Amino acid sequence: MTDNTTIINHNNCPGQEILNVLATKWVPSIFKVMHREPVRFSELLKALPGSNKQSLSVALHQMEKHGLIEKKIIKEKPLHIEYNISDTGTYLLDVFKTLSEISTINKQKEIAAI
Amino acid sequence: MTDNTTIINHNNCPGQEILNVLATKWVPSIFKVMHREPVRFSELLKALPGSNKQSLSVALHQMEKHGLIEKKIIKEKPLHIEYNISDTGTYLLDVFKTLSEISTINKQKEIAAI
DNA sequence: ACAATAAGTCAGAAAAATATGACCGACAAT
DNA sequence: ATTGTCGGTCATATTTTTCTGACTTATTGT
Repeated sequence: MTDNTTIINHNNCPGQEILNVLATKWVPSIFKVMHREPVRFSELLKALPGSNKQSLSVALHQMEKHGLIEKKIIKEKPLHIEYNISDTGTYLLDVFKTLSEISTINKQKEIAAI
Repeated sequence: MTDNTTIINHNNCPGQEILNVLATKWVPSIFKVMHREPVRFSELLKALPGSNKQSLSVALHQMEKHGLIEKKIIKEKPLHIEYNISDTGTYLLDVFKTLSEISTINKQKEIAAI
């Protein structure tokens, strides 16, 4: 038997890593909340019902680690922390938009096929 | 207290659905194997060590459902099934490539920061 | 007729992701 | 001094995803 298949290991593919972050449960929602203006941790928690501290904390760390958001300590009156979207993050929002379009086109095809 | 946070529910966002497919464990690898030429189920299984029938089967169905790949029954001598990437799928490979670039740039920044 | 391969399905087990609730340190207001 | 808020962490529980191994149907080779 001729084996023309190649064994491939994509475990340390850099794109995969970022994809895993993007597909983490609350990440797309966090992005969308932050889209227009920076948010604080407690605001996110309120804005995303069903979420929890733990998951948001992990998600924010991952997003920061991958350069999708930036964490800023605001040294004003009440001294607080603000998260805001980075340029990379803004670009990724465009990717989301494209994915939505693809998905929508596909659904129209399904309907047309009936 | 003035509540300036809006409660947002992104549950039925169409982009999210396709994102979930993309981030399913073996999907990116399947894409890459199929990138150049169509593959058969048993070839995928061999090409992706650590994978299993069940997961690949589910992944292929999801990918087909979302129009990322196409399934073809080849009525030649040994009569078999072939999966190949669709135009949408090819486009998504480009998205992966971009994600990889973003990730790589980010890692370089990390190194530079040391 | 018999065994082998391809392309799966199914139920249950194991592993990974997510959620819950208690707790903590810093700061502010009463 | 006590209470409350903010921005978390930690250990544990629950839920979801993924894997394993047995089984199936159709086709092909001997």
